[in-house]
Amino acid sequence: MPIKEAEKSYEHKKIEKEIQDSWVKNQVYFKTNQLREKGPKYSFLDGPPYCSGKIHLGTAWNKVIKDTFLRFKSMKGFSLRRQAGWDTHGLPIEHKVEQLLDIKNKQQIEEDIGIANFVSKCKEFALKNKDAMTNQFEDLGVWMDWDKPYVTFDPKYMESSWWTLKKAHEKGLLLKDKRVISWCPRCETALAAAEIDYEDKIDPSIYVKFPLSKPLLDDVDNPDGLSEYFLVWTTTPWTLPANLAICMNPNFDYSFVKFLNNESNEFNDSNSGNKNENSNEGILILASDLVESIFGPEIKITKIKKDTGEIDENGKSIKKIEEIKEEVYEIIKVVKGTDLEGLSYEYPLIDEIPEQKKFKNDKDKINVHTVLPGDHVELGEGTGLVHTAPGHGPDDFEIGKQFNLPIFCPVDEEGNFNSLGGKYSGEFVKDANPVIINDLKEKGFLYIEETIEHRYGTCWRCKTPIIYLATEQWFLKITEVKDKMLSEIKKVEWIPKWAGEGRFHDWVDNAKDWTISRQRYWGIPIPVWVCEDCGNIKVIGSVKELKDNSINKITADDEDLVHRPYVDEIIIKCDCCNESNNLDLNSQKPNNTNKICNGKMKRIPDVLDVWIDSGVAGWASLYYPQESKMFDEWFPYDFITEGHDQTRGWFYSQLGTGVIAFDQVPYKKVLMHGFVLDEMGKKMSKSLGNVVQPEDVIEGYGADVLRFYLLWASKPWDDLKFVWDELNNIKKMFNILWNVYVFSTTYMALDNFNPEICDLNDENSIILRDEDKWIISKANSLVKDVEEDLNSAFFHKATRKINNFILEDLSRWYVRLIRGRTWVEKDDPDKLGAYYGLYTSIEILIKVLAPIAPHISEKIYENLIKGIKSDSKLSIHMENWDYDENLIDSDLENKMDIVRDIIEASARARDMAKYKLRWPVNDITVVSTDKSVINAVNHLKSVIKDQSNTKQVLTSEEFENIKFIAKPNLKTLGPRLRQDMGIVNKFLAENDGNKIKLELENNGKIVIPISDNDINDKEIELSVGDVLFDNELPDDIVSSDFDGGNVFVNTQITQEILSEAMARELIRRIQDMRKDMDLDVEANINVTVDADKDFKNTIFDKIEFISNEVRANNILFDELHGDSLNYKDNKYDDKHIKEWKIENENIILKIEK
RNA sequence: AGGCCAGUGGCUCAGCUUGGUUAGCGCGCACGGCUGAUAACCGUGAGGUCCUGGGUUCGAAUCCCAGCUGGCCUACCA
Repeated sequence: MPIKEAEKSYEHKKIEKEIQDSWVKNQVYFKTNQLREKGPKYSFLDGPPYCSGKIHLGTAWNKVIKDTFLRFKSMKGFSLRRQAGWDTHGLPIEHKVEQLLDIKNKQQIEEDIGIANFVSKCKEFALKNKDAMTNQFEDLGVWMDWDKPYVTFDPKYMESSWWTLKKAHEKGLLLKDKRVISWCPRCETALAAAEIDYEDKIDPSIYVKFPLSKPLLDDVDNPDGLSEYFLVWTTTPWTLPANLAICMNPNFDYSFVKFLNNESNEFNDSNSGNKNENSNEGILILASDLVESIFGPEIKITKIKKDTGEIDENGKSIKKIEEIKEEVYEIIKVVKGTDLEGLSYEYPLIDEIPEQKKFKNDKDKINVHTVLPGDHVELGEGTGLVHTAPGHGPDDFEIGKQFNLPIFCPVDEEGNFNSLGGKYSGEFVKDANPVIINDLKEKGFLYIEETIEHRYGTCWRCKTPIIYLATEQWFLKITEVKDKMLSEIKKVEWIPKWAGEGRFHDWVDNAKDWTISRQRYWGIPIPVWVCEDCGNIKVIGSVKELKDNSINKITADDEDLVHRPYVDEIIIKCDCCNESNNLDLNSQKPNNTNKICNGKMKRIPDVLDVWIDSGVAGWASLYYPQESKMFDEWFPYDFITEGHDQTRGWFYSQLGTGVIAFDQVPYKKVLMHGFVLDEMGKKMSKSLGNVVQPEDVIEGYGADVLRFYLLWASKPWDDLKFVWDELNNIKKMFNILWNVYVFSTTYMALDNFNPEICDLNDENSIILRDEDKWIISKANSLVKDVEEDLNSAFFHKATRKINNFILEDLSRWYVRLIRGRTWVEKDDPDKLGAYYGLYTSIEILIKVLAPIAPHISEKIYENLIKGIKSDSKLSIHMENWDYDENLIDSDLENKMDIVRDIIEASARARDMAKYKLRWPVNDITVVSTDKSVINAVNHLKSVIKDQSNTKQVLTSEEFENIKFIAKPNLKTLGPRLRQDMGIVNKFLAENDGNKIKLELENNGKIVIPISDNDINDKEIELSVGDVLFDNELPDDIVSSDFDGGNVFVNTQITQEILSEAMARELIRRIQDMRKDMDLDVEANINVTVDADKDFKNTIFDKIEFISNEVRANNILFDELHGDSLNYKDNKYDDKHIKEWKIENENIILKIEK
């Protein structure tokens, strides 16, 4: 099939649809993979997007990076694994389904809807979303295994995560423990650190007075016997019912503060709040460094305007300002933190919380209601005395364990006080805040009440503020494998480097044990069965193992069986004593007998944190260990890439589970990419309403433009500001590429061009000019450079280079250089050379572009290459990525750069002289002392001649025709010569500047004799710096400089030049009319010219040239003047006959087909 | 509070790894040109304290330190 003439305009929608359809129809993706099957393996793992239902620009960017990189690797000959993945479990979908079914809490799920029903709805929802998102990714032209992705609810996938947990158990890294964890009271489940979002919230901020049980001050310090209080700050009053201690930092100083004057004792203005009336009675103890920030300066200065009794000239009384200094409070005593250790206090809510009385009287719990040391106490906020409730804070919990405090947590899973909550039983914790505050106030223990705006953790899905609760949860002991994790990070190649060395390292370094249990439904059930009798536990590692161990008859199919509620029903017989490796270190009832207990084992009801789901993707997607062939081939992965939010997410979860399961990190190279922000640099979010949908961009600009833009707009690891306007630039670039393609096919189709009929060794067949060799060299250089960039994931550099090649090298330069050659009719070897250069460079270009813009490159390939070249492939994406080092001629590339500069300089010079480019000039002279410039000019002289429209190109080290005019440098001479300046002025003006310059250059000075009759003869000596030179060119010479020299253009008009100029003026107008008449490029015409005799004579010997250029059969000169109007009215419209003005000449042209 | 990243004409961004031309591209703006790639294209021009302040150096947009602003992440915000 020959090359067809391309459609005139670039219609992205039509093209992309057509190409995507043809990929499907011809199974191009499958065949491309098949083609590379034997190649070296390059393994990639897709970070599974969550099945939220819609992709956003960030997910689009993520997949575009992956797709581009993988298409490139495929063209490089690698055999790839590019399975798509889907994260399907977890709370976000449960929430959506809850909304759909109008469910408010867990009770409704379990009792009204039923777990089975709920779970199946979740699955249905996930599937629906997955399909919708798949379509969106396909619209972007992303090539992945969409028809066989890994899906986290697939039983074969899930059992890999079971196996991983079993592995953790075997290594002693799985444990159940009572700890304080983040809890969402709405979802009624534990949350991992990665599931907490931080938002600004307003909360109460109260200072509470805890009275000392025994006074510390003696009569001297405290003669009035005022009560002493520890001043404690909290923003969570609801945790006060669980208060069991106060923590201080042993390294701090603590002050005893006594207020001197009740009236003036006001809170620091910036902190002013609602002060309790009783608040100042007594002595407050707090960290010394915080006294001033809370109470303000010790001495208060009040300025008062006082009447002096005198009256000023306006009759107004004169006032003066008086300062009243008042001592507000007094620091009676300062002690070390350690001095406070062990002091006991009276718990303020002792009457409200009966349980607290029991703790107080418990002889084993001697530390209850005392001051304890804690390094976590800081001076940033608060009072340096920290309210400690071991049931409600991770730090408090640690202190509680260390000092044997009860882990008291009177709050249930819904966030309500339970029966142990005494007076507050049944109350939701946040609602109890004002009640508790009021109780404190009434009892005189509230010092101050105000509010504070601070960042507070919320549930990542429902945004409910989290609370800390002490609950029994399952953990992976990350703290035990942390060192290994840290050393594994170092083995990974991170792009950028700081992603691994800084950010990720720090996150892992601070990691705590991983809470993996969730009290929910739609997730991977934790495969732990516990014996009801002996407490022994068993971790099931596969479906088969489950079936083998089950004493139930199993009717559910695997998909249902592995999910709740079906798996909950499976009962396993306890065989604790047969398998010693199943001994549970955490078991409440250690099993030390030898008999088999035969008890019933039931599954714990929890499901897994979804981060485990995706964390195990590396082997679960390969169905390891149930299958091992793929695993052996592909694991670990050569490359993954995700956004920087995945530092705490997927990068971490894979590392953790990888180290637990295999003692290694499952990936070798990571590109951490940025986020897509809006035009203002703000994160896109639904609440801000600034979200841009990828489909809208595709609609307006096309997938290729979007892809190119995303890779071009910023460095991959920086955040990307999405600016609509910038898409236009990319669109323009694609348009220009398309125009070049259209231009090429117009002529190639006309001439039935085929590059394979050209014999490059036969000059009768084809002649490659320097510019042809140049563009081919440039194209090969492009491949080489872009390859380097893509290998390093420098997509922004790759796209810039491609952009530059298309616009600068190909469109603005090469096409311009060859344009004249394409207009030749016969089978000219020189024309074929231009075709060849154009064809080859486009062929190379679209291959480079293919991974980034797979549609347009395929479209061009289909017409230009496929079926034309004998070694062409079914698709451009099956082509090999390569370049020919032998065709790269960097010397030629450099020369062309110089020549291009020169041509642009000459165009500039003509422009300044208003001398049209269309008019030829006799000569231009390139002046330079740089040999490489002269070489370049000599080498590419024909290019300059052609583009500068000149008869000759001369070179010189100096321009002979230049006339220099010498001027005095007033700056240096003025002060020196004073009245003698006139003499110098005169001398320089009267003498030949060129001679002066020469003399200065040769001798370094000139001497001006002064003949003065009165005084002795003297001389004035001028050195190089004293004389400045202006250039003066002859009238018809114009010049402009370029990097490396000057260009002088001779604009003298000779008869020959005029003749040619006029011919070209005529040609331009005839062409204009051809176009206006919408004539075919090939159509021949008859031209009649009406002009006066002079004009006719001027162009007479150019008739043949003109005819050639405009495809005229003949050109007649005729008198049309008299009846031109008749022509217009009768036979011809104004397209066929037109009056023109060329210079001062009126000319009428008639064109006939 | 800590960590990381960024700050370059009106706007989006390169350049920084490896210090060395007159700091560059594109958009926009102004002026001009071209007219068989043409709902395009080309040229010229104006426009910059390279966030601020120190330091290293012969020389800093680039390296170091401190600060400011913005973004993200993290935290035991009691």
